[in-house]
Amino acid sequence: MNAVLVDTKTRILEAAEKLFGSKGFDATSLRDITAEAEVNLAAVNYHFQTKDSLIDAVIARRIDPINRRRLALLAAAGEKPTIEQLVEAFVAPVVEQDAPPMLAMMGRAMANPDLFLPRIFKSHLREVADRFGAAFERAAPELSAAERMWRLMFMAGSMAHVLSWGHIVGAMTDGVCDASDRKDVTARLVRFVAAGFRAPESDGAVMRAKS
Amino acid sequence: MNAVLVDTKTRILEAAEKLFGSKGFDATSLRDITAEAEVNLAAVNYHFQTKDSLIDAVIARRIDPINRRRLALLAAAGEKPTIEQLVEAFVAPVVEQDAPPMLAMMGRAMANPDLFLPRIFKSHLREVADRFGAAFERAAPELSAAERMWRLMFMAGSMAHVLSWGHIVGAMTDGVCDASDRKDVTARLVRFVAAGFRAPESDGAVMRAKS
DNA sequence: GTCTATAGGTTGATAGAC
DNA sequence: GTCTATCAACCTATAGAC
Repeated sequence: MNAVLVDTKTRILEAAEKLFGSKGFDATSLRDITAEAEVNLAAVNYHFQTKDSLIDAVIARRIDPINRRRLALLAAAGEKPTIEQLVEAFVAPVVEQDAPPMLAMMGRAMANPDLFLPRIFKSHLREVADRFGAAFERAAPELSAAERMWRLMFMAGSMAHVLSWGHIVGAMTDGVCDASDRKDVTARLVRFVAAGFRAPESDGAVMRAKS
Repeated sequence: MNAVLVDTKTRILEAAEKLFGSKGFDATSLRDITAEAEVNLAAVNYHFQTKDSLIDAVIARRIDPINRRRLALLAAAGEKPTIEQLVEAFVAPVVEQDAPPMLAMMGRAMANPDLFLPRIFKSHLREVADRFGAAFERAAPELSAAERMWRLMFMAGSMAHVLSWGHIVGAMTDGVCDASDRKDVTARLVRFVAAGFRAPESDGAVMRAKS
């Protein structure tokens, strides 16, 4: 007694999100979505015109609040945030989202550069990338720009993999890993990534003094 | 004066690998593949029966040599390998493969658990997972089993993201990151992941003595 | 806003000649 | 082994009644 009360447009968004996450964007047909949402096929085109703009709408609905929360956490961390605070501000708003189907969908989106770069990054992630890029530069000024960029990619990759595999990691590890406690997952991710960021850049070299 | 000399079956495998990497498994039709390979459509079904078993063949062709090399590097690292040696033995055979189209395809495969777990992990990765799992346990015995598993996932995720984004990271970062020097990418990945593995498990706790 | 009906194209797979 | 021709199923998108 819940899904029947929300309007058609939202039902489509929720069904699409769930199926995009579990089957992928290309493998999910509009008919799959309308069947899951118990809605007429033509309603999709009425509300969203095309499948591509439905994909955009499904993603935008989630990523905008996430990015607002990221920037809020970044601001709350003050003038000189630690690397742990920066990683957590970036990761927690995604990993701790209380919408499991959304996690798998975001994982798929991040693994698809041809979708992600033009349709998500350029329109929804510019400000977050700039602000966090600058913050990481202040927090780890001893790193070269290239190394810092690569480490941001590694961070994004660790997070994306958790999103893609979260729903299945429990079964795969016979229960050793449990992704349902999302605060716990965030804490593990933050520990790992922050330590990676603190690694000296050159194998033999000694780290330069930090400010 | 190369592709025309190899046989039809190999031409199909190479075209499929390239397109699976650039467009994804679902978005690539058999007709896309036969056009790229300059081969007749019916040849695909003659040599591979179905699209699904073509996918399996494309993946198996690459992953088996990779896994042999992983196990060889693991053996070459001796009785007490460092964490750096373990990470490199796992990562280098993939990242340093001299077959760019294969990298993007593997990145996509790793981001698709429903394809990867039953059709790749269970049939091609069991031995590698067991051997590396045991080696990491000996190299980082102070970690709980759960934390060690999570960190292996983070490692896999960092690597997968490099595979998916490698072909585009140069353009995205205005040339700051260059994925074409694959030894360099491996070195950065090893530094980052090994440092993450060495992080103490509990934020406040002191690390226990290592053997 | 929601429906039926359907257009117009693409898909994976096969049958059968050569 | 390779080809042409074709099938049945599926797809996205739209037109038009209600």
